[in-house]
Amino acid sequence: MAREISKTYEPNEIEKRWAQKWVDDALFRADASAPGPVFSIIIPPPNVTGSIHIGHMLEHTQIDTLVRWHRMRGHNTLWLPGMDHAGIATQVVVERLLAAEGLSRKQMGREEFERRVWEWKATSGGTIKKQLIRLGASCDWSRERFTLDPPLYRAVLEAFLRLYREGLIYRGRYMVNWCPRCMTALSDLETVHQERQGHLWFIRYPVVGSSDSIVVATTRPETMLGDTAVAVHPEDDRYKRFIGRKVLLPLMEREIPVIADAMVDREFGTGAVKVTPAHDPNDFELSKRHNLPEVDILNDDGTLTAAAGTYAGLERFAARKEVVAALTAQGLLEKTVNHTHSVGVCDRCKTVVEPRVSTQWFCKMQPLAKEAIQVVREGLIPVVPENQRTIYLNWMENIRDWCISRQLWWGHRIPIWHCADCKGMTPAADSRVEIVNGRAQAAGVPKKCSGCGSANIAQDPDVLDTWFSSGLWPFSTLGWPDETEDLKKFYPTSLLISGYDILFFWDARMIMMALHLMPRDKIEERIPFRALYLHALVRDPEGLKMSKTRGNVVDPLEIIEKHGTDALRFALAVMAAPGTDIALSEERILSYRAFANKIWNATRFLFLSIQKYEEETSHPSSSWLKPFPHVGAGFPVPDQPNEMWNRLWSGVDTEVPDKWIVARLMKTVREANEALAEFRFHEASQSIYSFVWHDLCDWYVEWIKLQLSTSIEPWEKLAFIKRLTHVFEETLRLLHPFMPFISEEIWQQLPHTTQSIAVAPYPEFWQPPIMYSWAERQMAILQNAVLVVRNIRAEHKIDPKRKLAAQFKTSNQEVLKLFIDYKAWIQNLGRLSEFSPCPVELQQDGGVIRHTSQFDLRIEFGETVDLSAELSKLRKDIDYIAKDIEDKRKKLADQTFRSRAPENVVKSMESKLAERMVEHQKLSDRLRQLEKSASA
RNA sequence: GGGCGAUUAGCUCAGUUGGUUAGAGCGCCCGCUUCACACGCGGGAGGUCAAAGGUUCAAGUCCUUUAUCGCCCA
Repeated sequence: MAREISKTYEPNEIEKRWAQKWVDDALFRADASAPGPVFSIIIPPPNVTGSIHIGHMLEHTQIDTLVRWHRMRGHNTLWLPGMDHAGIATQVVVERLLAAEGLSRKQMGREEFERRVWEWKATSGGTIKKQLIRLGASCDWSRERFTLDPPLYRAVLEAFLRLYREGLIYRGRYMVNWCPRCMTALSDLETVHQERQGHLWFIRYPVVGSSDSIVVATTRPETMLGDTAVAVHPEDDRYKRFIGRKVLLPLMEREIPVIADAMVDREFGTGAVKVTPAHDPNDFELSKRHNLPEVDILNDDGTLTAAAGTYAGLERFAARKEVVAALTAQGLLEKTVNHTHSVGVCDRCKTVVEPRVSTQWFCKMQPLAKEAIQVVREGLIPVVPENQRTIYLNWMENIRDWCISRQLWWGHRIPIWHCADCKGMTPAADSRVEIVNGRAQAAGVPKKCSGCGSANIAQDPDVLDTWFSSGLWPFSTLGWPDETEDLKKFYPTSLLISGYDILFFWDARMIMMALHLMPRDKIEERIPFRALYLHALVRDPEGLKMSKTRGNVVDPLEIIEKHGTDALRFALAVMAAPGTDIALSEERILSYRAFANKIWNATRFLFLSIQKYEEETSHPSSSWLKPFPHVGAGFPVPDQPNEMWNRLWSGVDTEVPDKWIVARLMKTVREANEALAEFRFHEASQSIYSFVWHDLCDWYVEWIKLQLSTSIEPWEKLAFIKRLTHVFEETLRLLHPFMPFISEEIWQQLPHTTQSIAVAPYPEFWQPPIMYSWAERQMAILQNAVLVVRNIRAEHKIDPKRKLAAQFKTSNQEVLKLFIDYKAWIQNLGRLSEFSPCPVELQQDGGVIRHTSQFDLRIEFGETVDLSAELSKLRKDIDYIAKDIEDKRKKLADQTFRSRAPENVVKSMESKLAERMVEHQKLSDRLRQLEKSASA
């Protein structure tokens, strides 16, 4: 078997090749008829507005890591991909494109406009799919869905009609947030509040029939044109005498009443407020209580209506200037002060929204919230990290009705027909969908008004909030309202991974919709997902939010081109501690590219060794390098390694480092599996990182190197090569969910049985026999000896090329045996010419001595050492140990500690103290000895 | 105003149920072209865990207060 591996790691070509091959081989297709445990997850559908950003990258990395992990563990795994039509966002993008051509949607008409949006969708949707494939996202592309696909359109109609018939969806004239740029109503969630520096204008309203006046304060002076009252607090002595009288509204010359309402905040401004029922939520409430008229002064586009008198047609902010100027001219502007206040802006385009009374469709939320609270409170849907659970419950308990209609052309059109004669509403007959001009629309079109029978009916022009269809995504994608095989098999989905920023927008609404709409008896079968994991947000290296205006946006595709998907994925995984945002820097990504490079080069060593052996023996590796038994899951009986494993790892020639690496690998396997089960990506990845680099490469490969160079018999070498190959194979499978590409690339060149590493079994923990734990302790002693030698060499700046002799002394028989058995290895790693036991006390002269609790070690210099440096180091160590001994003694002398602390804590402290005292004794003896020779 | 959180090494962050000498990556210092890897090897320095108080035999970890900084909702 020829193994080609280039000298340096170049991820680009490897990754592109495998990404495509995985798709071509349809490796990730789920089978609804397959038996066994199921793991299913839906993608949080990316918007068709653009391309994948770093937030998607994090999300898809985490999903893909879990999906690959479950798939490798033999679960029937489905990751269902798809995209979201993103109503406002997409319409904004396409309108911008049209504007560049000098066109507007109004000019071209609804049908033509929709055609253009579909064109756009085809291009950008294709880009996103390509990018997802490039990321290695192991989705089942045969089940790809789009929110405007006919089956999903039908699900939206079904959901709407059911909620409408149940009275949970209603239409009415209420205060909504209006974006004058997007020219649509928004939900509360789509309106974000920003602190802004503004002004507070104090305006004088003359009291009719007197020389008195009332001064009101406002942040939006132009709204005075729509005032229909002035309100004061009933207990406010400053204004009591005006209640029931009238004031003359300046500029409009309209007489409006002074009313009393306890809602008025006496502390704000002057304590008297203007009342604009059509343009302020509080005033709207007030007007209902006092039967005040509404004067609507705003058009859809933010210009003023005819009701604004001479200001009609002006844009709202221009009108503000004019109004202020006119009031100033008339001497009615009392004063202007700077005022910081919270301004609602459109989440999408950041235009200041206007509160406005408007006829819209709403969804009643409280009845739906009831069970949505229950499933989270009772833990049917565990929320990770847990603090988000509180945030969810807090929001859900204070939920308000949801404005679901949008004055857009891109989306699911509301299936209600309005009668021009009786104003009655007739819903579509049913949720059937027909395809007209390649696009889905309601098929159950009513012929006449259900109220008066008139044929003069027309469909509601509005479309639904995009999140309405997103709320159905976990079941609409699986075929609901039909009881399909997919729905039966894969619903409820196993898990939802989303950003915490869309907890209310999406996650909460899916829970509400699913609980209400899914036709299952048990509540635990109706939930949309069995767990909710909220990932963090990716920020720039300074921890700032990435935004185009700030110019600190990281393009994941650019990083991938430079450093590879694997490096980026690993960086994101390592940094993804639940609940903490990620400050991503290129530096950080580089260090995981270095990790990939390390794996690559360790592999080179393995491949070169195999090749060398083939050349020496003229035996092609295909004849002796066969697939290995899988540790753990692969064993026929869980704790019974099979024959082949026994030959490899339990034979007489199995040495301490061999057993040790198996024990270390198994610990890592356990840590990775346990961490992944609880979404602790950072722990799993760090654990693997540390094993690969600091156990496998730093020590085990070095051990094998020595064995290969000193073994004489080919069969000896063969055993070591096989062992190393086995560890690599197991490690690559362990790594695969985190670094899918490099692991596949290398694994394919090792003996294997499955078509791809992606469908090979994931390593499972298996408790090695007790000798392996002993090997861990023994290895620690050997490593310590090497570390002591290296430390002395470095501290005394000894030329690395220079070989030195060393002696050791120990009273511990196990240590003595180990040092004799592994003499060659310690010499090799410590660059020693000799490492031998010394029967008498180690000689200070001409060398340096170090003490540990298990052995003393001396390195021969043959020349004078820097005594003062040695002395100060010794004193420092002694001080430290003395303090530790004192602490422990005090502790152990404390009777309350002895009686209340668990036995094992007391015991371990006692043995540690004993060890410390030995060390202290040795160091003190040596200090005296050194001081003597220093003064001599 | 209501809610959630953060404060640990120069930087970015880990630290599960309280229990040996609090860890990692990067950065820093010293030495190395050692036959897989300079995207590397070897060694090292660096922390009164924001402050105060409390619970406990024992606190980075639990409780209270304070300070500073975030985020969400209204």
